[in-house]
Amino acid sequence: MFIPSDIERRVSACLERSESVKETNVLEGVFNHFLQNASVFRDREILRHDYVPENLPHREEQIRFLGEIVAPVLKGERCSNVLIYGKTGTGKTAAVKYVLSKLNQKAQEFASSVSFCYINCRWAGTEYRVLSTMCSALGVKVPFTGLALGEVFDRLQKGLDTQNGIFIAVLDEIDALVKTHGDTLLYELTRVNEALQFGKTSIVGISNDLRFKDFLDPRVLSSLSEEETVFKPYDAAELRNILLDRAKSAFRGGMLSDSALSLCAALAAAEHGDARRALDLLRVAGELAEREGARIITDEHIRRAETRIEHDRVVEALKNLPAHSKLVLFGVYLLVKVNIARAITGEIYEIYCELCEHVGLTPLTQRRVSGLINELDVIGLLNTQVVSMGRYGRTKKIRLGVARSIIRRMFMNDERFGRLVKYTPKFLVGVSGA
DNA sequence: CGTCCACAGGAATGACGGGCGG
DNA sequence: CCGCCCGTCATTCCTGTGGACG
Repeated sequence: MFIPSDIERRVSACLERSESVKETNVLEGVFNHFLQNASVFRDREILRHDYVPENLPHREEQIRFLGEIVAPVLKGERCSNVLIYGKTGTGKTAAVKYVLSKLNQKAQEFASSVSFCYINCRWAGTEYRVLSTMCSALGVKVPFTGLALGEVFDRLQKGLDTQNGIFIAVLDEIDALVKTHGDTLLYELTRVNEALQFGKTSIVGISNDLRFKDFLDPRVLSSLSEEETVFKPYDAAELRNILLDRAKSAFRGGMLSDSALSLCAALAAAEHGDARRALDLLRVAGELAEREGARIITDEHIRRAETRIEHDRVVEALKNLPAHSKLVLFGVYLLVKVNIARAITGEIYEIYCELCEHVGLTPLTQRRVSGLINELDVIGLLNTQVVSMGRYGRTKKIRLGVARSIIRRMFMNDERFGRLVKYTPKFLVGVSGA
């Protein structure tokens, strides 16, 4: 049965009505088309990567390990701090969330006092926001900003003592926090138990970077990683199982071709076994198929999903870029367009200054632009590599990290810098090869 | 074999807006 | 309203450096 009968009735009634109105509204057509086509999805949510499934294939061992670590909580004892390593999309977050939700259920049965707090440090961004998130999980009120860090920490401590139970804080992408703000916060957190009379705190750290340890003070490291475990990337076969598992409940029966499933797994396996990416591919492919009313998801849908995801990523990144970063990026685009193999910091800076003048912005210093280039490298819009040209100095070779056509299209649509597409900087006149 | 280019990238510092507590 | 402390962005000054050239 595709659609429950009462919905079916309403759909046909709706269609009849719209025929009589003769499609006065464009959207009417879109919506009707959507309703008429049997949906590809049974439950789209299942393919979102923040969805925690009932069953995590190929992670039984890690789940058991984590379970053993947190079990003491049920008897009111503090559990060891854990450090979890693994690249993106290896199931770290899902496994932790899974284990903690089960623990929570058990704790309710036994009426043990446990509370949890999940924080993604990269989203939080600053030590302050990490602390304030922990506070609000305890029901302690803290303003968005304005307080001294120490004050927030004191409030957290008081909150922990009043709560008088066990508090487990999950710090996801903990490496991002340490890289930008150092390990002082972690140091304080690992020592907070000494200052507490009643409450007890445990920390679960999740890191995407395997070399995370190098950034930590040995004292912090030893107390933070009382236990540790590594999540290995999935291989293609494992990814296939995971996808199959989710696809069964996410799609309607027979919607997914076998080869499309394998292709999806293979593509994600090539990209360091990232399950998150595999799920995205599958979801977007499903959406593409649905939109065109296809009866089955094919290899071609997966391929198109791949380019679609890439495109969206760039568009999203570019949209939120500050003006100066846009100009730097556009400078690189211009250099690459004129087929200059060696896009170098100095050249980019010159073009950038020219572009600034052209649009009436005061240029930033080269030091700052150098920083912007690094930021663009991190987002993946640029690829950079430090090279030495001997007698002619040491610099950075810079290439575009994405297809030129995408950059060009984005800039043409940019209301502020759109006209730059037609502009040729003086710097390039005469230098041009092809 | 030393020099010296053209930067990389760290550290210190400041300007600025937001948001507190008093 | 003030003084204080944040986070963010930017500048200034600085030391470090791989390797072709002389």
